[in-house]
Amino acid sequence: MLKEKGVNMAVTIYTIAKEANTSISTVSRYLNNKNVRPQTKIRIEKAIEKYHFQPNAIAKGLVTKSTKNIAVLVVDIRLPHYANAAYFIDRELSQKGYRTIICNTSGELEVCKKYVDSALQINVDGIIFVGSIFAKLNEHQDIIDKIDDLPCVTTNGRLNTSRCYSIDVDDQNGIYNATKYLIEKGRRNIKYIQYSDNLSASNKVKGYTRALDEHNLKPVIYQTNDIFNGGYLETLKLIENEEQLDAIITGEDITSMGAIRALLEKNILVGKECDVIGFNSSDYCQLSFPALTAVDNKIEEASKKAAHIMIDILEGKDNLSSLKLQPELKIRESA
Amino acid sequence: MLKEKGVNMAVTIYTIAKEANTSISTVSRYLNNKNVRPQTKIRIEKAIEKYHFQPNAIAKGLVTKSTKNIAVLVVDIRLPHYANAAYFIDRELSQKGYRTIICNTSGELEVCKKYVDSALQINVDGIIFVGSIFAKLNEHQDIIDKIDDLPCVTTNGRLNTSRCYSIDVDDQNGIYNATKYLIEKGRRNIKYIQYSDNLSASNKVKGYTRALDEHNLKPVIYQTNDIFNGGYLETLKLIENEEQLDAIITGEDITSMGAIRALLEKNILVGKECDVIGFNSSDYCQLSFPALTAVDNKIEEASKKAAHIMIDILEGKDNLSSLKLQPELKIRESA
DNA sequence: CTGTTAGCGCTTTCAT
DNA sequence: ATGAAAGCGCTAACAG
Repeated sequence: MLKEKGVNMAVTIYTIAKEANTSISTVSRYLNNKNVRPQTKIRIEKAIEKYHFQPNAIAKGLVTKSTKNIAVLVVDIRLPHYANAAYFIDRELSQKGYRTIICNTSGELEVCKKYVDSALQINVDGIIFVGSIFAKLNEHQDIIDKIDDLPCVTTNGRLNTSRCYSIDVDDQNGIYNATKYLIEKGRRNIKYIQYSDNLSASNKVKGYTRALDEHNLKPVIYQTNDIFNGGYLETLKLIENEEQLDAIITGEDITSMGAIRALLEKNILVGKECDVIGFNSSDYCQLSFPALTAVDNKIEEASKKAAHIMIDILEGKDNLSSLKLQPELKIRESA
Repeated sequence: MLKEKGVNMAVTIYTIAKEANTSISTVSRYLNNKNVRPQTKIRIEKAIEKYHFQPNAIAKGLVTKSTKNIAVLVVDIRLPHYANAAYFIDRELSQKGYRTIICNTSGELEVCKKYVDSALQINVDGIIFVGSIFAKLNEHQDIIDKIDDLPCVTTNGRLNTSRCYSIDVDDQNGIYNATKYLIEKGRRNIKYIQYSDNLSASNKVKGYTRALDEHNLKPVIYQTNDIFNGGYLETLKLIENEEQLDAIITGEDITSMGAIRALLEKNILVGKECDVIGFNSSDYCQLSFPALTAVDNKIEEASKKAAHIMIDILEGKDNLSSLKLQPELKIRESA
């Protein structure tokens, strides 16, 4: 800040132009790596140095219509899945000079609306929606209209807008293969604990029931809406209610960790008397004992791809297309 | 967007003014809740409705110098501590109409610099630094100069700038009390696993050694830089190296979870033969078996307070002051 | 290669 | 209560 007449004066390209004895356009050109004569370049650099000049991205955004800001909508950054997604997306974006604005929506419609409006008001260049829950925005035409011509990328749930691409992970197949693995191992009483009831959650259930159906086994599904305690509590119920139980599959690692805790508490040997398979294959899998076998749904890869597609859209690349990734069962000790 | 001559035309206050048959100043006044005659108010509202008008916050920011954006610098959003902090800060800020821009710095100086510059360029209203690691920015006068007159709030590490406030949690005392608890329980061979080497980490170590010193016990510290596997690996070493071992304290819940895993693997009864105490008291504590006893360092409270102080600074409140919170030992099953 | 000028969409005097 | 006009800091023709 310059002090002039006792007031803080912002350092702008005018300040630099004056000091470097040139015009603001030349300074602007220098800032945007366009051709500037070496001599003037040096003078400009000195001036910038002297005043600690930072170009004002707001003003730039106003004229270029690009703020280099990308909004990332997640349900809850506290959950490892979203935290990881946000991390990898941010890393890719910031490497390419974009900024990430993370929005915690709690999955609630009103909050989503608020953040979409907010994103629009600050002219984000695009929005990345992480999680199948955002597919329900399709039912709200007012929102869809608003973002119709905005570059959007979704993971696990496409939006009906003109410029939306999606990175999908085949959740159903992931759970299907995990279930088949258990069946082939000889398990016959495989129960499922479902958390939440979004698109992704129900796809997982489908994979589970499909595998059981193929072997004429009966699906048993317990539900919870408590991400941290649900696995534990439902497993306790399961142990109490079900006469037969030799495996538990869940839609999240965390739920599985709770399940393991409940089994151990009841002196049931995990991985021997009862198998447990989680979903995500997060870093926490190796912290549980026994280590959690889990479906790896490729969060890192999916998140990076989501970021890359967004960048490609913004850089005007064509030949873009949505993508479907296949999960992979990571076998550890619990199954 | 309006279509005019085949080009997308932005809907601006001009569009609204024309439609409502008034001037842009009046529209602007309406937008900022200033006095407008009821009749014109209605016409403006209809126009806004008709065109789905969203005021451009970028343009507003250019003139008001306030973007309502707050940058939040963390080390790594994937770690529960930072994820929680970011979550609670964001919730408080967004309730008050601010936006949160989360920046993952990996704790590296160059990345910090980059994000600080970026924050300055987009005219954030303030920066919140989460984690003691940012205290090392004090050694870099160029950075301090840049943000000297920008509202800043830090958690666990003050910056030497004119408008910086800090929310500190007494890490040292937290670990001190945990250690004392173990000593009073009769433990005599209490080891410590330290992760990372920032201010906060060394404060914790101080608390540990202080408590042991008071009882003439010998401190034994193992170090790791691997947040997810460190606890496990160092505990294995501990078991191998130390003839005596009846308790382990760590600076993070995650490290403790790894320690528990290692102990169980070696058939050591956790909570009986060997106690374990973690730090954070995160949701994961109740997922481990036995449930992890841990120092609750009040992340939620600290984060909320950090956000509130930031808001208070921005709203021009005075009588602001930094704050020190006391942690609290949450006893569960592992100690 | 460089300077002049006209906006970007908004707020804010200053008149009326 | 309202309108006209200036200006926030920058980019992008345009002319040289």
